[in-house]
Amino acid sequence: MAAKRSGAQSKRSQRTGVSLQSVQEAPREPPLSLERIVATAVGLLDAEGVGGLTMRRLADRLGSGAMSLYWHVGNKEEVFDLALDSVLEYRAPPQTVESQGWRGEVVHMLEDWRASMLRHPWSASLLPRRALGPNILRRLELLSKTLSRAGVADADLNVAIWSLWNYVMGATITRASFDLSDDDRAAAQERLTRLSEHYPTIERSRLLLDNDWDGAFRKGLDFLLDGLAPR
Amino acid sequence: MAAKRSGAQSKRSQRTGVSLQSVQEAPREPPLSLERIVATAVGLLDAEGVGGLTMRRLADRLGSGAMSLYWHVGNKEEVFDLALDSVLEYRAPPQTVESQGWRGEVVHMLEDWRASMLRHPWSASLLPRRALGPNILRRLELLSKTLSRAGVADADLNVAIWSLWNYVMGATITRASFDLSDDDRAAAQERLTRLSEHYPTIERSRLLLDNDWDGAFRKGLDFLLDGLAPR
DNA sequence: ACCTGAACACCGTTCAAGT
DNA sequence: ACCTGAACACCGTTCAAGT
Repeated sequence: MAAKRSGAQSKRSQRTGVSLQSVQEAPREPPLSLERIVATAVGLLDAEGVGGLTMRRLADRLGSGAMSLYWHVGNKEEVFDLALDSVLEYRAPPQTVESQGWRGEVVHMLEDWRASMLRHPWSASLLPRRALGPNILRRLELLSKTLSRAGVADADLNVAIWSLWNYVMGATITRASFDLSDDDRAAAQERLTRLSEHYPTIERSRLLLDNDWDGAFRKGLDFLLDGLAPR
Repeated sequence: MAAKRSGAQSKRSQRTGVSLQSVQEAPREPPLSLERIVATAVGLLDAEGVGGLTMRRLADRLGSGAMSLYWHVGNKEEVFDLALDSVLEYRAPPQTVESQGWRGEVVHMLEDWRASMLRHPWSASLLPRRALGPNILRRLELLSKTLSRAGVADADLNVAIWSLWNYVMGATITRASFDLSDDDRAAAQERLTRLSEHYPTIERSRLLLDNDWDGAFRKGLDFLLDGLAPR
């Protein structure tokens, strides 16, 4: 039933036949595959957020019955895991970056990580609660290797990585959720102004409206790296 | 129907009458109230996690029909908001802390914040996606005031606060989710060992097993504060 | 090997109704 | 003012069955 009325495509095909339809939509749904499922899940998550991903709606977008998904995938959790990891693939930076020294490399890696997550605002808050997929492990390995080569002692390595991880995750999760609700944020600052006897300091600094997320991210990251840098 | 079979209490009351029952359980369900709803929601969240909070189950625990909740509360979202803020009440520290100077105060405030969230592991990952309730605003105001008094320039205040916020949130969310899945984590490190050609560095440092979360948190925080401290 | 619909045990919430 | 059950439009997933 869900499959039968799956979107504009089936309606259209009854009226216009195959040739016109093939311009507007895939001429026939290609067979289900893990790649197609994951890619469509990412699209659905981008469009509707975490709450919008439903096995039934996902199947709908794929032009299949809801239960067909379960042949390719164990359950909904797995869809999340795969969508998340697929979004975090790391493409090696151009050579120019590598010649900047370890600190430039680390900054590049972490800014790229953050940017990848911000391109898919659902991903950041999902990441800490899911298994670490191969793309995430690859990023951690690369970060670890770079720090190690730069001279961070083995005993300090885990502290360094977790500090950076924590900071990047916190920054990205916060930014992604604040982004989703600009209006709410403005309304909240409004409310602050009305309650300014209670919260004079953050009202004065307009904390909730400050918009230089990228600059703030970079500054805090620099402070961390100052501390973590091998003497 | 849900209300009728709400837990041990109703079974028991049929057999033992009022007097014994009043020792074991509330003699009669007190009337619904926002306080009781929020407190019960926190208990349910502590016991079952975010996914375990259901309007129907919450009503069950309260001995009421599911729909009764909607007289006190607009919707489920509001239950989350209220439960979250209720868990983040800040009790002022003893005098001894205040005499430590601004840095000791800030560390105390942030460690208390983190500890409050870790006592309710569902809270940290929820916080960034919800409205900022009065208890959260109070903590931000206090932090802001302390930094300002310590000499942080107004222009640097927001960067300082967001850096600390990001770090604390990231650290707490990560710690809370890793805590929930010790077995998974061990299994993941197992897997790393099997794949050690791909991830030699993080395999060697046993990144996923490192357990000194508190120490690592403190160190990263110190680095941030070094950078943020007014010269 | 791959896909399907019916069915089950759940959800949040609207509504009209009870006291 | 406060609480209720029936009902609606959803969920994820099992299962037995189709090709």
